[in-house]
Amino acid sequence: MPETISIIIVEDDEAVREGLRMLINGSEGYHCQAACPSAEDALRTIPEFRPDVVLMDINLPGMNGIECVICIKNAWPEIQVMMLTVFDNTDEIFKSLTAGATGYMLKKTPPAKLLEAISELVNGGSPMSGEIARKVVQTFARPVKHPLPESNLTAREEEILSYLSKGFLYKEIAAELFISIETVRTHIRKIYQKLQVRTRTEALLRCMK
Amino acid sequence: MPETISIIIVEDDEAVREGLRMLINGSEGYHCQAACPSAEDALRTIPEFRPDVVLMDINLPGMNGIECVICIKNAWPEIQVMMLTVFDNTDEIFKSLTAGATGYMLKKTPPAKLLEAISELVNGGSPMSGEIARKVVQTFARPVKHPLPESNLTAREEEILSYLSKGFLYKEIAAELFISIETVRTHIRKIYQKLQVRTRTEALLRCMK
DNA sequence: ATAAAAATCACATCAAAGGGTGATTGACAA
DNA sequence: TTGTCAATCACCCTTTGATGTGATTTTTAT
Repeated sequence: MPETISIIIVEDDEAVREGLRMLINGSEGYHCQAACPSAEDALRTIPEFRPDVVLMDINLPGMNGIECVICIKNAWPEIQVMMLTVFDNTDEIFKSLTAGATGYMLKKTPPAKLLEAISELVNGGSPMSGEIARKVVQTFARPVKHPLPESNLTAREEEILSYLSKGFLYKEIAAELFISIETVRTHIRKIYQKLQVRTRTEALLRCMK
Repeated sequence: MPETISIIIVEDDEAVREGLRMLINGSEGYHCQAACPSAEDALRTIPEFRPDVVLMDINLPGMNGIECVICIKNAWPEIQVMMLTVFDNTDEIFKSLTAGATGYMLKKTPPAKLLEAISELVNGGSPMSGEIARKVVQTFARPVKHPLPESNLTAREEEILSYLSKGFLYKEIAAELFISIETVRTHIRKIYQKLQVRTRTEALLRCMK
């Protein structure tokens, strides 16, 4: 968390690019290190500056913004990339997130909100324009739910089993659930008893039947 | 989009519940129709008021908040539910979103931000606290290491992996293949390297696509 | 033929998993 | 009221798993 956030802009439209640069450099705590008109240019420029944040347009001449994000996150996973684009095209949203972008704002966002979003990004958040966030969230929504399959495990045990089967370490489960590792072990012992298994892998295979 | 947003609170802690009610009723454009201490109470109260928004705690006596969301969205899909809870437990987040919640804020959120989130919710957004949004977004991120799809395991490594994924202990694999346990270790070390994993369970999950 | 890759084994070390026993608390039901 | 059960935590201890750093032998490909 630097006191001044260093930023690189990737945007082919000169007016937008310079507008953003002026906004950023005119704001306390934000510094635009470079403003690139193409993805290729950005990939040459980034190693020189190592910015905290990259603002990325999608429609670019040559390599597009999403491919550029893949390159950036491959080489410098610590850099936070925020997509900044005109449309809320569903496909582009998910391709961007898959590529490793952690923010997605529309260009119509007011300047103050944009700066706030950048700040949120470096503070571990994932700023998204409202309609974007809604689309992302709705990919999880299931129209109806089927009642849980018959099992003698308690709700807590089921919960812990689900972490177990995702490969979490005991201490990771403990941290996630805010309980002691001893409690995790106790639960797992009971789960193993009930499932008649002796190891994590057997339990996993059992619940995949 | 009503000019005044009508809201029902579901929260068992009286202090928090009344605090929220006062915040909402003290703010222009927001109206708290009811504040329920339990999910059951909420399900009785909602048909009477038909609120725009429900603020839902998760840890409730009796039916929990997530189950309550399922009931609500089943009966009144147009109602927007925002989870309001203390912890950013990953499992609860995704269960809530799957259940149909479209917002997820932590209780530590400052009052002004909370009102803004409610407003965003009825305007088609999905407000989430920063760390929540990041977790949601990161479920899409693929570790962009392409050299994974084709794992060049040798025949022997494949063989050992198959025992591994059936839950065999190292010494059982060794006995089965008439080799030393040290050799088993060595193979597994190479398998893990190639699959880019660190544990048996991760390897198993990786094999299962 | 010889260099590279695969398969084998050893030792050391640390982290993680699993088993046993026991104890406390709160919820709920007989 | 009492007893059961779920959930929590604390010790003890042993086994298993994972990693590092070697080495030797066999196969395989150039």
